[in-house]
Amino acid sequence: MKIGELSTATGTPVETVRFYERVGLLPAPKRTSGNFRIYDETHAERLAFVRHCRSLDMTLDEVRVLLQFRDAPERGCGEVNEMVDAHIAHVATRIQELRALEKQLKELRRTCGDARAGGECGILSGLSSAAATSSKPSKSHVRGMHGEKPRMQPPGRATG
Amino acid sequence: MKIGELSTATGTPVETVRFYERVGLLPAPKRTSGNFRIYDETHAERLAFVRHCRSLDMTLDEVRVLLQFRDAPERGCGEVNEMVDAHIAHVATRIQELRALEKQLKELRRTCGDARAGGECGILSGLSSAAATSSKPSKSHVRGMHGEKPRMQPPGRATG
DNA sequence: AGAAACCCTGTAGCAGGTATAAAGTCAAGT
DNA sequence: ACTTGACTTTATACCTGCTACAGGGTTTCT
Repeated sequence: MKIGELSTATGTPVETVRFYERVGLLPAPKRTSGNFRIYDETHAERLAFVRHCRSLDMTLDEVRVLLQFRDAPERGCGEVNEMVDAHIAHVATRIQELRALEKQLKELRRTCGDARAGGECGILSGLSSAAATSSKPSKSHVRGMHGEKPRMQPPGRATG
Repeated sequence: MKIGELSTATGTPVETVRFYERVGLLPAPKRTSGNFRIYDETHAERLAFVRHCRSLDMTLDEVRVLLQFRDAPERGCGEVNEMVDAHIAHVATRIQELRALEKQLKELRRTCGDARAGGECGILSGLSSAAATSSKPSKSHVRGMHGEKPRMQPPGRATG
């Protein structure tokens, strides 16, 4: 299949497929005489694996490691377990951080129940004070909320 | 004070201070005859405000809006309230997403209790299967877990 | 044959910094 | 006076994980 078919088959934008090839997550496939990439089922499976890992918020580096284990089945999967455990810990940490954050924000919000003059706004003055119980960012790594811009996809994308 | 002092006073890396100036979060300060930036207390307060907002996972755009209200106290703070509410909703959404993610990861992890041959590893095969109940990324925007690389800070940083 | 839909490479951009190089400034020590 | 070393300056490139576009080539449909 061509890249567009792989794209619709896996729900992955075409540009992303090429990107994964560039960064070594997908092998460079054969080309037609017209220089079009041609994929088969093994590519589709590998891509689905990658996308699944990504949907679980793993980094591309983590995915690379998992792919290595997938490619070398003779190695035990103890390290796979460790990686997944570590990732679970990352996620749990981030949840805790966000919960603390939520609490802080709600407290902040409580300091300004009504719209008064900005000069007396409890929120603005609250944000000016230092300290803030701000635990350092930590080296957690779950994807952000910001930056997921809506993607403009032209209508005639399906190839069938 | 010079930039290094502002840096230690606010716990902000020097490069980040310059970065904030470049993107318009901090005003360009006066310079000494030797072209060094010179800051005063108002700069330090503004920077603390920005850092506080960032520690609450607000985007720079959100911070910019808040700074505008801070700079124009005659405007009511109703819009400030709205922004903070929206941000709280963002955070809550992200927490829900991460909780679902955590659950999925734990289920995945359960499929491989012991280290066996990778070829039979339940995790690897689990990751190969499609579907995955993967809810779309959504346009949430809380900072990621990945990408907080340890910063190599030379020892003699403290100035005062 | 011509138009539409697809594909190619290459490059630039997003957030929010971080890391460097190469140079300039300044205070302290000798 | 001179040197050392810590500090500062600008400019530029890099990071993640894509996304968007320009400017072409190929294939397919009519």
